Amino acid sequence: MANIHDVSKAAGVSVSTVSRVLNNHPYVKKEKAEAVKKAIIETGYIPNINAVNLKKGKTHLVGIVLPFLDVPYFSQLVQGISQAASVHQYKLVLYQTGYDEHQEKEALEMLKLKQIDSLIICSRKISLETVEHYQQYGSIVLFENGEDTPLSYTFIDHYACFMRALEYLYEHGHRKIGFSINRLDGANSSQRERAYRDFLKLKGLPFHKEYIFKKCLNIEDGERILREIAAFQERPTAILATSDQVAAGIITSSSKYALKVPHNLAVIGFDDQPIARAMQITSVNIPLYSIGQILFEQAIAEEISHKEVSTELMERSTV
Amino acid sequence: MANIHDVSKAAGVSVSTVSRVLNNHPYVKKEKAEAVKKAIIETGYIPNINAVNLKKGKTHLVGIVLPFLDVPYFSQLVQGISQAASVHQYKLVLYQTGYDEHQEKEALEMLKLKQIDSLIICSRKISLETVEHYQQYGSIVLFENGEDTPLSYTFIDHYACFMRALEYLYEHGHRKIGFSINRLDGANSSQRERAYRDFLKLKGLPFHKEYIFKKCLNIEDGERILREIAAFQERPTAILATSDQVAAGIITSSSKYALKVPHNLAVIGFDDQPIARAMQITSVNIPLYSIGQILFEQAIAEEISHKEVSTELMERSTV
DNA sequence: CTGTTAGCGCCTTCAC
DNA sequence: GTGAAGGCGCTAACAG
Repeated sequence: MANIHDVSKAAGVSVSTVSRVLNNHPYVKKEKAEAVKKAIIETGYIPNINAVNLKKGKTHLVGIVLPFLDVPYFSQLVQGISQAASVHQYKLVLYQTGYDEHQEKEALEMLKLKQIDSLIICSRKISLETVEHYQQYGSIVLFENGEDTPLSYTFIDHYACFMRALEYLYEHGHRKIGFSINRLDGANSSQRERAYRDFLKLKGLPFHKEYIFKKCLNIEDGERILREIAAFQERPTAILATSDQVAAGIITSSSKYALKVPHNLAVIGFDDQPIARAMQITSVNIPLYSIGQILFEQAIAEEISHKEVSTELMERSTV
Repeated sequence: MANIHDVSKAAGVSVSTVSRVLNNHPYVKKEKAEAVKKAIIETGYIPNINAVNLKKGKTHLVGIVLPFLDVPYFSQLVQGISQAASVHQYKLVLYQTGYDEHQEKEALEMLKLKQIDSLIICSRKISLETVEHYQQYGSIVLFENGEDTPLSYTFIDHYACFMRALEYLYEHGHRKIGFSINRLDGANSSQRERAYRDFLKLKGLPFHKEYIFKKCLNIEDGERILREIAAFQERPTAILATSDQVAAGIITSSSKYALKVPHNLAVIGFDDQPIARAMQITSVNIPLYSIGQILFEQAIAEEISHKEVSTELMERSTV
């Protein structure tokens, strides 16, 4: 492996000049800069990241905190993050917490110990105060509406897009609407629930506690929903699902209960995953891949920033 | 951040002694070693990985080559790898190739350029010869039966476990058995196909070309299978699915075609994912999480090794 | 057994 | 504009 010395020799300049062109410093004569660039190519020089990191006191590592990886929602997010990371020559450290606060804290500690430069928290259980405490050690970015937290974050307006979907169902004549969420706590879920209650009040519709289906994440949860519904005296005519997977579970098992989608039961999914397109599920598009990229950019940015990402209702054939 | 000097001062020894106890070298007097350990704790010393890496010429980074991350099969594998990596203080670099040979080659190049220490190839399209060529630059491990390749690999005997599943169906009276695969090429698929043909020959059963369903990976592919089957004059009575997702798709849409599982159609999934347990799908257990851990261990090991991992047929209620 | 010391490859003042 | 030189934190001869 050629090093910066080899390049300087090949270009007939000093190592500092090479270093300058490498780091785009001004004040380098054009000819010399050209010579250096040529020498870099000739020698096949690749900077030794370890040396650069040691010198600069950075690791070029960003941590990702998420509960699990084996659900499309998170793995798509990681795809986006990972793509952006490779562009910027950063590497990733995955922290799969399973929503264990202890494990979440461990990731935060890595920041303190300078094992990673920044941390992207895709979903958390640990308190915001605890997270904020660690900001002094490195940049932390959240995938949620952090409101007035001093951390960087990117978020989608779950309240608004849930409301939008509810309105859409209302326009299509639905008055008995149910919805599913995953975690009972969690910022997103509470926003959805708030939107739901506000919506009912707005339309003067009655509240049915049993129309809220909790702990829904996967296909099988969708089936569970339908099983429960089947036993209801008064069934909802539409369901806003936690994710496209849950929606798919509802739809595929609907025929088992002699329900036709959308005729007897309308379904709206979330995330607009490939499965939604394949199954023609009406879904709220959440650009997770792009969000992942944004989160990464925020993670390595100097300044803190807040970004809202917009969603879109994809009308297909399940409403 | 305290460094090795601070520790040596605090312990009243030289830096090399500190380095020695850090690296578990022999020949350090017990008292001094104790003093060093105490000093390490007192000073809150954490080794600077960049410095260690620079010195040792290693990156402590391992690359992972896989086509996509958003399918449970691969993300579970990554979970295992990631878990083992964190134990050994290694970090990951994800290369999502989408089976693009160019991208696969790029990951290999990273090895050559010393950007990563080792590479784990979970699934590939690029030729084995090309991969082998890069072995000189770092350790490469495969998740497939590499037969007599000089690379390390871990594999499961797809031929045998496919045969086992076919036998199981046969024992349950099935004579018209179909199966699905994902890629047409790919080592695993061809092994499965070979097992299938051998099985038919063994039992003196006729070969139906249309009983092989290709490009199946997800739920929706399972539905597609059933749609196709519905149009057959002579339907298979059992399906060996590519994955539990495909199996789930078959099962959930079966009622649409007035088919009862397992009465009219038996289904066996692969991987034994959570969804298989949830839906009581008979499935071939493949311990992906453990396999991920093994792959990682092989990746950082000095010697090359070959490991076979056994599978298990989980009898549930879809046969 | 233990301390001294020379780099690993790079960046960055500091002089010129 | 440019080069020389010090040092980031650590390891591993080498010399005792």
